[in-house]
Amino acid sequence: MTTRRRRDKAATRAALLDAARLRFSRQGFDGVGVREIAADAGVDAALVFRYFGSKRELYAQAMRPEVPDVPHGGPDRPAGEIAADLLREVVLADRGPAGEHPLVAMLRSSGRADVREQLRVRICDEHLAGFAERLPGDDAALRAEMLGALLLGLGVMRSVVGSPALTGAGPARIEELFSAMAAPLTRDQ
Amino acid sequence: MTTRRRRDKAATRAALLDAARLRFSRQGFDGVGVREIAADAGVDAALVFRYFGSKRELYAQAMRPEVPDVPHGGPDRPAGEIAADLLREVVLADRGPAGEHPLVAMLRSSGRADVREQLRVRICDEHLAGFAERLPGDDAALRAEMLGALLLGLGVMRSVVGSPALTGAGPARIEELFSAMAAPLTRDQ
DNA sequence: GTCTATAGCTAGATAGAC
DNA sequence: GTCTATCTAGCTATAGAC
Repeated sequence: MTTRRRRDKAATRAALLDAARLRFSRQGFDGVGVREIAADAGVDAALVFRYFGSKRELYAQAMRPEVPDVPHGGPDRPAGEIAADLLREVVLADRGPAGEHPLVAMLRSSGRADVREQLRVRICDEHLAGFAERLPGDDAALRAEMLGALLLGLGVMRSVVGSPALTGAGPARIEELFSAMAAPLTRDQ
Repeated sequence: MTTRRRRDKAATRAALLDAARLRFSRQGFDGVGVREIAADAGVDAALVFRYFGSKRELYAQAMRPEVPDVPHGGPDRPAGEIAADLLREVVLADRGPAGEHPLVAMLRSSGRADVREQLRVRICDEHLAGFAERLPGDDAALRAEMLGALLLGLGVMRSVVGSPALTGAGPARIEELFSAMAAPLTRDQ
């Protein structure tokens, strides 16, 4: 009863961001109110506006990864290995209570133009650009985006659609099939 | 000035359904109000509740396809051809003003449990089940769902993310790469 | 640093006039 | 068959007390 834990700006901010990430991921931008998020964080809704200015800005900060998502390793790393890394990160990784990669969750809010823009930048420019550089041939960008489509689709099928076989299958078998599908993309065309 | 076109229950219902399909697809369930939809249809918002009872029911009816989506052809049709048909239907087809397949659009409303359920039924049971029957091997369902993931991902990348290479590429090249990726799924494992 | 109170607006839904 | 008017409840956001 001595340490009140309130009156701590950093902790409150962090609690709001955590609660926002979870709620926004599950229900989409329009599906949640700031009151709900603040209640989850154990504080008042007015603090959302004090710390973030608007619900929109809270969304932006909550869904932005604090650390660059996945490094691609050295310049001579095989494309197939990078693809397998992306699979583990986007699809197979245990995501805690949210249960899905932020990029998959953001699809729920893709009615908003700014969210679509964020999706494009993060998927194409951050995740796939480095991958495309390692691909031979002249339509490397297209093949990189087709790999991105497979990754995104797998994430959606598992955590949004809840498709039974893909949800129940072991990671090893999924990795095996994924590698076979990705192989035609990494060869020179 | 004689045919007033109003006072026509069927036409009003249809106009509401069309407007709803477009708005819900673009903005998601929570991103639109019934007033907007009614205004698009040129009628009053009260008619939404008269004809459909609730916004939720309007969504359900607007996004439900009136005709079964895609037949798979005879029982001896090769799996590869069916896959190519699905690609054309889900990804490459011109969708008019909506611009994307309803199943892709429904991802924007997947914060709602009933929408997720609809997605699972239509993707897994209606689209993929018939495809899985034609695949050899014992994890046919898993491989069918991985094909579904690729299709859904391609639809998302093109019409939600707006990835540049996939959006600009010609259908022929996309079909070619898609077939190569799908091939490992249709062979016996 | 946090909360109460509330402004200002828009939402879904209903009743009843025409 | 359609619209006007309205109810109730929710929303984001702000002002100011503590």
